[in-house]
Amino acid sequence: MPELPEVETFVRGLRPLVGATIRRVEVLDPRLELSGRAVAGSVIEAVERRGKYIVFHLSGGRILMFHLRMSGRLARTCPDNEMRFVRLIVELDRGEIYFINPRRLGTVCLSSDGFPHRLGIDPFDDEFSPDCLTRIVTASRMPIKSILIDQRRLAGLGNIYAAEALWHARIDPRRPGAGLNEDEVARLREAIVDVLTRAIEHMGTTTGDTVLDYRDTGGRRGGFQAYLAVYGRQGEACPRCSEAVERIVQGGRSTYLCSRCQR
DNA sequence: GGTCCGACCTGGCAGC
DNA sequence: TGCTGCCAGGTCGGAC
Repeated sequence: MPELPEVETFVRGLRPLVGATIRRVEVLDPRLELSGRAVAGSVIEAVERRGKYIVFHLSGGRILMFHLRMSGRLARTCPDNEMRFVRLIVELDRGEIYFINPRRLGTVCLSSDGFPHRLGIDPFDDEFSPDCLTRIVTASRMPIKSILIDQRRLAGLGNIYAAEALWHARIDPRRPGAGLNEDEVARLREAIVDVLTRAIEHMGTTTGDTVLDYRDTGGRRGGFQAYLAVYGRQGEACPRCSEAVERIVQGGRSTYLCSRCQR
């Protein structure tokens, strides 16, 4: 499930392609709203991450944006058993980029008018201070976990890292954001940055071993799953207090927590 | 305006 | 072995 660390890992794997020319784009899924001819001949001038978007800056001032959603990924090579999930191939003057999108939830779009989505602050932005997070979380009575994964408020967090950050900050994901005090918000900010930083260092989280699970642009698994405290560990002992990790459902999504040490 | 919830999508997997 | 139904979750749009 690509969240900020996985998307950042993709971007780092794609940066060597800066300067490459797009020779041809083969759109294999008609549901993707992209004309291959519109980008052929463009030069990749930069690759960056915006929240969970992978953004290619092309010559002519245009940007090509991918959102991987749940199971999408960009790869420099594609194994034979995954070719049936390739929805788009970008042929460059040095190599290819495969858009592997098994559930067809991932999207791609081209813009001539800059980045078109309204995103909240990035946790690695210099302005992401304790005060900044306080303004975000105390403005809503929604459960704090729902606030953290709302991309209009905070860009980049998803189900895995929101659960992990809340565990590290010892905060119950069901509490209303507006009910958090100054110390708790400061702890939460520190936990968010720390969890994301470590996950990037480990090239993201790969929870399973199927075509749906995350791999980087070279097909390698992430390594942060070994450091998850609660996500996907229902029934296992909390690493801090040994209480069994619980799974609850919030907004139709699984949330994992330790009810004893998250208050 | 804020909040909640269903739909989208489809491979994997458990249960029968 | 094959079928059925549930689960996964980021985003969007509609309802309240």
